Amino acid sequence: MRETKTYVAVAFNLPVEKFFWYILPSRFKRRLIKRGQRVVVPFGSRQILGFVVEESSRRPQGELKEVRDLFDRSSPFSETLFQLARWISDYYSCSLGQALHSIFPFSFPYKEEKPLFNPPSRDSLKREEVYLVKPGKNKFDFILSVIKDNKELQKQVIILVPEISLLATFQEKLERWKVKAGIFHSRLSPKQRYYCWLAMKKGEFDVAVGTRSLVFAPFPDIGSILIDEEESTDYKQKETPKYNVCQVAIKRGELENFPVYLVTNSPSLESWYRAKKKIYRTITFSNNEKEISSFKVVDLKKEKKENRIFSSILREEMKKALKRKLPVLLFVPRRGYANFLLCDDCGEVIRCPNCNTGLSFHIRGEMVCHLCGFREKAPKVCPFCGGRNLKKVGWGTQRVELETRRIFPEARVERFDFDTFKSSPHLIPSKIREEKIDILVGTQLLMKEEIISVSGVVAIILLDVLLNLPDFRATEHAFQLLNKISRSLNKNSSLIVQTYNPSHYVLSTKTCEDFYLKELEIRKTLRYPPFQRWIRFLLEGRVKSKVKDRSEEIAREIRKENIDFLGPSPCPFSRIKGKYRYHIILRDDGLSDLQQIIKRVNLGMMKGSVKVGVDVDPLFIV
DNA sequence: AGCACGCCGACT
DNA sequence: GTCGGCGTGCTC
Repeated sequence: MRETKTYVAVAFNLPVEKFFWYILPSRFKRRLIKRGQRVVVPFGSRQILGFVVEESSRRPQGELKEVRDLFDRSSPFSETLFQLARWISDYYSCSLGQALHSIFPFSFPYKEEKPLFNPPSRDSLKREEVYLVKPGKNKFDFILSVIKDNKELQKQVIILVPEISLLATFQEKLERWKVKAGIFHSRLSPKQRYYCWLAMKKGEFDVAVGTRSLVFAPFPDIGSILIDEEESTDYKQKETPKYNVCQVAIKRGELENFPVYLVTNSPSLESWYRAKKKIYRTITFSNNEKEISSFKVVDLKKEKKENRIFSSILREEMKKALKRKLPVLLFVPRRGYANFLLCDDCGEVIRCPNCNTGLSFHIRGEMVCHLCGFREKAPKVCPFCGGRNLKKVGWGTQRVELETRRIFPEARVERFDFDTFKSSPHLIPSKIREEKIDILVGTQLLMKEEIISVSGVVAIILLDVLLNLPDFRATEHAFQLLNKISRSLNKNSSLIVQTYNPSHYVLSTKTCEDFYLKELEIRKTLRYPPFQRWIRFLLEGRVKSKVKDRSEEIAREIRKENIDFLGPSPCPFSRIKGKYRYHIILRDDGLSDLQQIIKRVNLGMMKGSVKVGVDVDPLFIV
């Protein structure tokens, strides 16, 4: 019998759409090659790993090289996880190889692992739904009930949290409930993560808790995915593929037929809107409709100038809390000592040579760029005019820390921000319990339920910074923060909000419903999400004119497609790390096939020295 | 993404 | 002359 040759298509973890075909030597043919399995192949001048995505007995065109070796003994991808990769690659516009790699990123050779039990066949008549769960104070009761229900059915539950520091509480609860649980996050070593992955594949756990990439857990029979604090922007992946975990979980639920629970008391406007339109079902616990008005607003316009960090009301409240031996939490929206250095003689600001934004002034006379991390010694005289009157403008955590120590010399003050890596946020509640801290000064990193709930006073030193960020979701995020703090507070504790704009609607709306309706109205008139879907092209390059030219070239290409878009325009941060940045934002009302358009536009545009990136449903437009 | 290849400036 | 800077384009 004549031997027929076999050919395989390989996809790489590279920003290259197409597959590459190789001859599969007959010595490998005895073993079945499954799609998703990795092979070692020659690629240009090197040898790399790639995922087998197709097989054929017909010879493809062109010169072909041979597969050098099989890396895995079997495919790590289930049928549905492979389909999920396909969907990610289509929806978020990345190569199939990149999508497969983000689902299975391990560099260990995989060999077949059989589950410890046979998963029952799926009940494919029933279509499962997405639920927006507003648990009030009953979050853990709800989660436990979901775990119990699934345990009875021999199904596994995935619990996702926005970031690592939130895992400790879950770990504690799961231990107390005596649940066989795996913990999965990026701080584990590659080996630890892979072992956890294998254990999940075998079905050794009933539950897994973890961050973003746990959404790809290889459990044999998933009963449901719970996403805690679904509104968190941490659920958006920053690297390609720039997926949103909630969307990926929902897609996976559709493919594997299980319900997804978005658990939060302050939903994202998008999710709230979908629940309102009955695309998601809503589960509300009875004590949830508490009003959000339980905070005191301080009008800084009416304060004496020297009281603009600590208003008289705040000082009083702090004294009261300290007397009751309850810790005070001061939220300062930016780190460093001062916001920037301004020359009083010529008006120039000291700027980052890579990013052109104002460098912030840190203690010990250091200038730091918060965009790229650039550091230099603060100048004694103005580098532009030689003037000696360099003024420190604005303030951050370090300045507030010093002021706090000055005004409350007896108190034990601690600062917590990106610069103080000494302690992690989950250690702070225990420090507070041991009565080691009186006043905590920190950034957003501190705004954790378990920290807020043990505080006597929480103060937002200047709300206006949050409201005026260059982001159309700024108000929504400020609302979610206020809502989260006031819900987490003990009933005898208080939230104080200092602002120059006390009549802002984020402060004056009385219920969540009112706020979301108001915000929705604004989004509608301005044609922002959720009324339109956005896709952003980000162009970066060292030569400004080239970036600009290319962005105009792409704009011309898009114009042919007859689709609405903004730009091209320089990004709000027009230069980062020495690279000029332009963007174009496609705005779609849901009728056109944007993904196809991106492909057509991208095809002709991949050439050249300007990097073009695509972000589908972007969260940050900076 | 790498890596090679190619075309310009400043050095022994 | 030639070493090496990075801009450009290809990888079955």
